[in-house]
Amino acid sequence: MIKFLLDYSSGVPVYRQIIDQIRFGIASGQLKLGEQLPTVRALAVTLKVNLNTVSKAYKELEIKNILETQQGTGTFISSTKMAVPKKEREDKLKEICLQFSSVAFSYGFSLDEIMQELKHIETT
Amino acid sequence: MIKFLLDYSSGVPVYRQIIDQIRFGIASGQLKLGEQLPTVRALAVTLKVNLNTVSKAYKELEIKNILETQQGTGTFISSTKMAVPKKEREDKLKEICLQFSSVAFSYGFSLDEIMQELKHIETT
DNA sequence: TATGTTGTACTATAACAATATGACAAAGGT
DNA sequence: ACCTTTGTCATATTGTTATAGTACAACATA
Repeated sequence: MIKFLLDYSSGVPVYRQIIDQIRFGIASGQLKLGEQLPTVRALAVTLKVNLNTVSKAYKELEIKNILETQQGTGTFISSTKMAVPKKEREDKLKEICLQFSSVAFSYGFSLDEIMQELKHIETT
Repeated sequence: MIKFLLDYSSGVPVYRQIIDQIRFGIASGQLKLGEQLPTVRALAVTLKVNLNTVSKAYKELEIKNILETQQGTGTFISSTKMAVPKKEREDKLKEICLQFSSVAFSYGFSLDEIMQELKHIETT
């Protein structure tokens, strides 16, 4: 199962963050074909958001045929293709790294300091 | 002068994108102390957004003492550093690295991928 | 069959983002 | 002085995001 995480300081709408994390989770192999996602109610509680917000995210992914829903049963990964084009994944990586380095540099940290610190991060 | 570019598909509010790009411009050295930014009206035309949107971005940066505005003259970079107490420097580094890695992991990127990408960041 | 779980649908409300307009204030140049 | 340029402010309007609450439909299981 994937670990969801919301970044309220990013300005990106919650339902879009959920969508992206599912899509990228599929792209990275953390989410596999047929795997069940948390129920809309469960994820809403976990993320402390409204049920409708999660529902909106799931529904948009269902329209794109990435998820398949069955009332009374749950929501599942129905396709692992086309979730995220290779280029988009690369671009995303660049984007968040650039954004992060921007913040780090503005605080006066060097690339070496950053790398050193990141090495000590536990992957969990 | 910095080159602004909006990404409407990102979900990030326009005024925030402007803020981020100025901050990154400063952090990367593309924007220097005392340099004048485009006027609110000029940038609004360039980006095809409303004047108020640019104004909002500039004003927020002025509140943080990163920009300085003079009516009738323009807006300028007034600071290229973030005031951070030295005591909290290490803590800050850990904090932003942890936050960043969490976000990166939630998108399914590995530590290796992150490190690899960061190596390519240009400090200029 | 009855109950609980799951996704769906709808209304109403609030906050935010962005636009369109218009007017005003401060500084500079002529 | 006058005009232009600059940033600022205020109002109204539109669309999006998110919440709260309620009800309903489909499915699984005891």
